[in-house]
Amino acid sequence: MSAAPDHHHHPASPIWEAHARAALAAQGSRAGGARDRVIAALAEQDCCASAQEIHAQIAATGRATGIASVYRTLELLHGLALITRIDTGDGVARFEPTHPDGAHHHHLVCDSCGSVEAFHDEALETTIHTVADGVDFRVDAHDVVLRGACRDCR
Amino acid sequence: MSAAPDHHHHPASPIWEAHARAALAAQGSRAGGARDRVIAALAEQDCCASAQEIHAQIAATGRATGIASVYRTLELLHGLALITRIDTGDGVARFEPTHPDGAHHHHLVCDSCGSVEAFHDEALETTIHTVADGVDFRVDAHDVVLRGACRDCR
DNA sequence: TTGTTTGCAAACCTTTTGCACGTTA
DNA sequence: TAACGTGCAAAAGGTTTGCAAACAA
Repeated sequence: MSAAPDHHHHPASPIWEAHARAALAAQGSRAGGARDRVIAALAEQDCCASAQEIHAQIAATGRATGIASVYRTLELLHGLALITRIDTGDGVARFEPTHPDGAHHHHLVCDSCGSVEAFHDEALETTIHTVADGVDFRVDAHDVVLRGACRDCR
Repeated sequence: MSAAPDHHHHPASPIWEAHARAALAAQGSRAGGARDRVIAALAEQDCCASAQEIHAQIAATGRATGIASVYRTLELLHGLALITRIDTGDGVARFEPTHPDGAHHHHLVCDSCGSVEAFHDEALETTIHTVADGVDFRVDAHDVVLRGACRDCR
């Protein structure tokens, strides 16, 4: 059993998008244009994206959106656990949709070119849960980042 | 076999300090005051510390040091793999001495109060190495961060 | 109408860089 | 002396916040 590149990762995720909108509505949020666009951009994301990347991605569709609204929406979604925050080590926060079914992956970060790839490994999940149970701490989430050199930079 | 809080973590580390100075000398660096103070501060660290924290720690000893020198020293040490960079998710980089014998630990981060604790688990190390071997990527390092609520905030 | 959302601009913080001065070998 | 190290101040990002205008319910 070995780690596989997560090539069946969440391509576009209409499921998540509907889930996120429902959660926001249930929580009493109003439907605003900027927020909608951020959610749509996140749903299109394969892997993690930074606030600036999401901002640019929205701008590319022609509908200008204030960067502050992007940050505020990310904060809101993160507070509701609808997105997961990833730190790849370059000092910028990245986010990706949190799968409603609990599926998630971890990240390989290339120290040379900065590229980020996803991978998933069941044995790793199992071990982490065992570790989490043995610690005097309530563990809600976990992140694993493997650093090194990618195929191209190696 | 379960994860244990890393209470036999590197208290103060004269071993690392000597190792670091030797590595710098071998590499042709000169002994400057600011650099010395940063190394001494790191050696006193139990767990990870940010550049600002190290700067403050040095300032508390009465010997003022430019923040730029702190950053430059950290960059130098990190480039020589004498310190390890940790991202705990609050957007600031933290560093801790890299143990010459390869021993290392991972981190529990409290989302409420921001406190960071270290833990070590052999099974986790083993699993991560297995994962690293099964991936099309040259893995040089890994980070695991468990998030949740600490004893006090739980 | 009433409270929420948005965009802009300014503020903040961490980190990096240019440059002149001090220091080490 | 020549190369390197240091400190200051300015610059560069990324992220947050204050506020008034726009908007949804």
